[in-house]
Amino acid sequence: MAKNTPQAIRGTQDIFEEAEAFSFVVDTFERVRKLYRFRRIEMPVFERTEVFSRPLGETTDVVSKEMYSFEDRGGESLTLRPEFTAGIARAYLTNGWQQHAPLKVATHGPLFRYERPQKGRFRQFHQINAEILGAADPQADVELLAMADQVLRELGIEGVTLNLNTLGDPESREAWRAALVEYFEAHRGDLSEDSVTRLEQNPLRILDSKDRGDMALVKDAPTIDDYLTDEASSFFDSVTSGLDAAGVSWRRAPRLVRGFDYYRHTAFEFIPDEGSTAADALGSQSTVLGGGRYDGLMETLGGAHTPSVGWAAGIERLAMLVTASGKVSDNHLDAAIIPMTDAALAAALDLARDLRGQWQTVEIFGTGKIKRRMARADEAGALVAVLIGEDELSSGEVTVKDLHEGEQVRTAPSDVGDIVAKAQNAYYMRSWREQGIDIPDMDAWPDDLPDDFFANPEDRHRDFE
RNA sequence: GCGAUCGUAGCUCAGUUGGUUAGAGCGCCGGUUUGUGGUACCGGAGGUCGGGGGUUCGAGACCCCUCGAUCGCCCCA
Repeated sequence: MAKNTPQAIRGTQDIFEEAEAFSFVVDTFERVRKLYRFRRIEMPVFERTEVFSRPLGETTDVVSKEMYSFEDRGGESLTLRPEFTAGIARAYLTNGWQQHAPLKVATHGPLFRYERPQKGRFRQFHQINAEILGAADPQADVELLAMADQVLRELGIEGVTLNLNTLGDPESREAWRAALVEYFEAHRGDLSEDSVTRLEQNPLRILDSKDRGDMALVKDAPTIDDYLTDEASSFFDSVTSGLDAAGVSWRRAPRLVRGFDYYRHTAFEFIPDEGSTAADALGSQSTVLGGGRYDGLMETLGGAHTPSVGWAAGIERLAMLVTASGKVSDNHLDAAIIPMTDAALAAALDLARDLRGQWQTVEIFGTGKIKRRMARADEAGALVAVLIGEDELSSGEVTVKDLHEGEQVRTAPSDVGDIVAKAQNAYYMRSWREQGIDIPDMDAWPDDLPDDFFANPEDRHRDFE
């Protein structure tokens, strides 16, 4: 470690190797969110502390221990956002977004929690997020979940299923809570020390205790089904039948809960199946994507009753799974341009501009010995190397070498684009073959393509993606 | 906030019961090769051993403090 270099802040991460997977997650989310017409919103990274503290109420730990709060120069307490929902709710109220209700919004970015870093937990982390605001109808839950399901499928993540529960309306929830307290009170002596304090502070949380003894008790604890009102029950039925109709597979998770009072009805988490590759990568307890209905949130911020649902998913965690699935695009290099003398640099820059204009990836290797430049082109996985030296300059040509076949030709710079395109074809054919993908009959292609197919480089790029 | 383990070259690590100028592999730069990818061989650069203090004739190693990392617990919006 350099002695005079400042260190990064604890719990922050500099993402390098994983960044391509990270970007793939965000791009996929953006693409899918448009299919469902969720509107993109951008939110401030910090808010008045009360925006986040008021919805949480009296819970001491989260507010006092887990929030990244500080005073600004005016003495105002500010907090780096620990989640998206509260800030979005504040914006909904302060900007009069009620006029757009029901409003479907999506966003992503960094969040901050003052936590001890450990596996999969950082002080700055990143989430993708989707909300439907001002929608009391169970159809909103279904659409939101269908979108979440599609995001995961488009990411190529397998072995993760939707775990679903309902917390009912306030009446149902309160009755269930009372029954749980009564049940655990009767077994107080068998509860772990932590769960005894949970019994006082947040009894629902006993249901996801990690203590073995607690888990045994939890197995026989009352479930909410016996306490659901007719309204709450039919709401949940609508959600589940809607999911079935939408082709979203799910599993009932009667002990899945949310601790805070503003949650109502639907609560859900996408969790890796036991023994799946996703579970191996993250551990079977790790939630990949979670959310629920928070009908009671807006009131805590001084707004009118505004039923809403939302979910969030950790980008780092998804990126880990995506890396395992091998679906991330490799961003290979099409052409490495190698000017062999300083005089050739201008020609190299000119050709690079031309090729990049045709959506071909290009890098110029113009430093070090020629041998070294070639080696770098090879390491970068370039499909072709384009050599420009004194001979080429005097004849107005360039030398193009296919780095897989080893053959090279002298040609006019204007022909390089087509040569690279052919090399791209060969490249994709090779990679499909390696992946065991059925290769269509290439000979049939040129006749079927419109004459001007290659005239629009954007089309070509899209077709080969 | 509590607990455990760990910090040696850019990276992965070795370094004996405390003992002379702290090593290896990979990577980087150069040479054998004046305009061509690989391999091999040869050479080079690169460390106040996370930081501070202490014990000792002598500390990378032992003790204390501190910073950081990893993994748990609490918490999880």
